[in-house]
Amino acid sequence: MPKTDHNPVDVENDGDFSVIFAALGDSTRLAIFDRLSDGKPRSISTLSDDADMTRQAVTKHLRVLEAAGLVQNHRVGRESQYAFCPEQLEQARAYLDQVANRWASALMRLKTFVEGEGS
Amino acid sequence: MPKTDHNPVDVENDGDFSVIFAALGDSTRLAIFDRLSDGKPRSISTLSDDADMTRQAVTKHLRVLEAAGLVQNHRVGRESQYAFCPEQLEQARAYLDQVANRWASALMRLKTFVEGEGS
DNA sequence: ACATAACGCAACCTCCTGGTTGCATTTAAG
DNA sequence: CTTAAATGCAACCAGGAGGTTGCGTTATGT
Repeated sequence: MPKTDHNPVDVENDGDFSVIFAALGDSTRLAIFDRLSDGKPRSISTLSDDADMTRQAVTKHLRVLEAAGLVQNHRVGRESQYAFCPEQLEQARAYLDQVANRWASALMRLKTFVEGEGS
Repeated sequence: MPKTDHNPVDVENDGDFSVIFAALGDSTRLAIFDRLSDGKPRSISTLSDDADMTRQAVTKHLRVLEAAGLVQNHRVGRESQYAFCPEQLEQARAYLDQVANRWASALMRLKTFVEGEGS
């Protein structure tokens, strides 16, 4: 019986950071992700209570977050609990740091160049 | 003039980080942003040369990046130069740091709680 | 002056996304 | 056992995103 679930480990995010950002690039999903960052896993129904949309819509958003590796799901009893997953967040942070550092270095080079010209 | 609707300098991103992430959530746009992080402004045509799409498509992507405040545009002669703009990047980094810190704190609390229970 | 490079605008197209509804299934509760 | 809760699945829909083409306009260069 290979069809238990759709594979939970389909996180093939090798350097494709746009997938992570795209997952966070929706206010509903960002709110969910933000909410889960307190570490407490929550069921779909719980997450749907405050959202002004259908449970199915929330489910779809959770699937997107899960596919991006930002969130983990595990079924307990009749409810499926979604929990914060920090790995991809770290990836995104590291990438943004890298870009910021590249920009800072460029600024430094430009600054020293201008100073050299002005002497 | 209350019409700041699609103003070019529409960086009214007050806490709405999803706009920034959405702008970065496309591989083409992320590539452009990444490329501009070396500080050198580039014209639309220059940016379109390597992209396997039309200049108009690149233009649209640049407008999205500009609307998110990730990039700045200023016309020089007949070409419009797009340049890296670090402010919103810093906002995004700060937000991800905040989420990561919230998660870290939650882990800490959980750890001390479990240790307290185990004694 | 004239050709051309760089760009803007607008119309158009396709496909994916965000969202809904209806119904079936599994699990907990009384 | 029967009922209600929590979820899954599939079909469906409107709108927006990504992309193209055509044409007009403004600078540049020779």
